[in-house]
Amino acid sequence: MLFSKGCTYAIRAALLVAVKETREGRKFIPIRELADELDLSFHFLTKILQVLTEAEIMESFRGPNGGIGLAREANKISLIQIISAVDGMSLFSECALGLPDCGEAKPCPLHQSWSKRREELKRMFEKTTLATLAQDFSKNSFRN
Amino acid sequence: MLFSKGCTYAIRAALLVAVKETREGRKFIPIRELADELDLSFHFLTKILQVLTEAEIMESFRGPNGGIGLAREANKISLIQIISAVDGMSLFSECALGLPDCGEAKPCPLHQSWSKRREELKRMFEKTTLATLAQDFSKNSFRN
DNA sequence: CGGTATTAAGAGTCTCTTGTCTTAATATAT
DNA sequence: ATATATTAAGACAAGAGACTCTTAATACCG
Repeated sequence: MLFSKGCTYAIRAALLVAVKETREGRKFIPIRELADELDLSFHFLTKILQVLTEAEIMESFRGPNGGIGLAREANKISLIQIISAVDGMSLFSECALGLPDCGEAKPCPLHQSWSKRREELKRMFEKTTLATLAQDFSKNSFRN
Repeated sequence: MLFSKGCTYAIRAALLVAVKETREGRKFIPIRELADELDLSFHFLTKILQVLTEAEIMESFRGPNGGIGLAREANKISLIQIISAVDGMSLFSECALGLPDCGEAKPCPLHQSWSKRREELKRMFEKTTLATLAQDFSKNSFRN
């Protein structure tokens, strides 16, 4: 598993919010609605989305007509921001063999090839935004 | 974390065995010796290496002068074989968003970009063998 | 003001990974 | 045979990840 479960839930939920905001013109979507449509545990999703609001990626509002919404435009929220908030950046900085001091100075035997791929992956998640994904979403939803 | 801890230990140990076999001309290396040099728990490493012997990647021998050795030449053992035995191949087949039915037929919004990187990573681990790593090892050990 | 809808916070549970420890099996040497 | 060195196997424990549930805080509406 590349990401934790929580991280995949966060991405799915953020994407669904982005789609709903543009499609239905709503600002705040209740987490219960997201959990139902994504078939996820409401309480668990709530906790994960709290991380995104703390990271100022999303905004939340309590009470009737409350819910959660993007803190800025969908094309200003890249996947790396969500990944970083939920899972941290260790995937993109750590040695594949888990060696603590591996780096350019003291490379492990896998360092060259892995760090190259690692950077490519990172760049990919940096340039992919919720807006990018939302375009694809119109053709293929992820309730597959 | 790309791999489980056990998987990184397995790769480190297998590589050390490869190096020791060629450098010192020994056929079986005691696991205790590997655990000491790699600074890993002996019992845990033993359990992980059992997986590699079951997968016929390594061979073991009990009793005095016993230990563990490669089941074939180092250039015939690719990292993907070790990874597959310990962690399975799910990293190279699963959807980045964890969606069960994601694939060419029903792609999630990340499918195109991730499956491409996934394949590249897989090929990299297929073509990297213990012999490849052992070359690098002569310059930089991994007790860093 | 009181009821209701919603997120926030936090305790508690379940499961899987990681690691420890003990005992059994097996091979060697004397 | 007996002692010793080693892997094999399996029970057990600690920790983290993945949920579950309950209560509190907040906002709206009548």
